[in-house]
Amino acid sequence: MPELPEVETVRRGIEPHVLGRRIVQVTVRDTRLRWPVPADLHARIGGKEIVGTARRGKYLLLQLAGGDRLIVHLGMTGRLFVLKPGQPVKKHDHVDLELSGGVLLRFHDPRRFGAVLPWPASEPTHALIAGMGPEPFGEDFDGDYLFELSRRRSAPVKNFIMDGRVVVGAGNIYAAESLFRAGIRPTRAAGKITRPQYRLLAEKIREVLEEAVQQGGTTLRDFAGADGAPGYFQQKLFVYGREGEPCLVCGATIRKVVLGARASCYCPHCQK
DNA sequence: CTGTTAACCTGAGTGC
DNA sequence: TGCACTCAGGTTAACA
Repeated sequence: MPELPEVETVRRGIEPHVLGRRIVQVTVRDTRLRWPVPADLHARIGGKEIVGTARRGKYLLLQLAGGDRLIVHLGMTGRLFVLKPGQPVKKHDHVDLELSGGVLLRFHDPRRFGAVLPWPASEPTHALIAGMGPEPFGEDFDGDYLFELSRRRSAPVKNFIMDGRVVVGAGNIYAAESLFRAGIRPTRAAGKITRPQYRLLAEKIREVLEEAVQQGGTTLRDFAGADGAPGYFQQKLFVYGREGEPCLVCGATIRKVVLGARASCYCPHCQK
């Protein structure tokens, strides 16, 4: 489900409800997520206060008093709900964090590609976070960085920018949309893209992600913020999911190719 | 090292 | 109504 803008929307949605609250009770109903949820999760984070929230790529971090953190990844279908305690448990409600002040933070994930993992204060880094590429909004991400890193790479540029070791946060939707805005075909070899093109692409990646955050993300099937409100960025999609439809800019028919086992739509006229 | 593929899982949609 | 099949916003392990 969620790429960077959706995760950021969730983070902003839950923050006011969790900040300063203590974790009173942790309930794990199903440990079988992307990685097993530790059965002793309550013993490890119970009683601690949530002092902050953060995001690294598509990982959501709950920062706890004493320096511990809880890593939450939404995978493809994960959601976080802010509820009142005692809400009926539905199918796929895998983890509950009952907080002080009458707040229930509930993790729900039908496909179970998501993750809920403690990150102890004693560990300076975490295997899932280490090795990640720069944040697209950070100073160490720009077109020159993409250009240098991509030399001699034959893989399609779309795969290149979706690689979390290159830059975090661009998934299938926003990779396709930023390539459209930059006028670059997703199939082009990453190593053949020029420096000026990468400068434009880096700009468009930031632009697309920023607009999507402002719109509250993209709601295609089941994404919603913690308050249940949908995102509105889908109204600004130029190519994603529009195979066979006319390009909104030139009218040419949008095409689809499969790259890295992911559907990739582009305009054959606007993107070269 | 780079690149490609299969795999993890459930549910929604489509076509017969 | 049911069945078989395809596809879906992510990530990584295994392999060439």
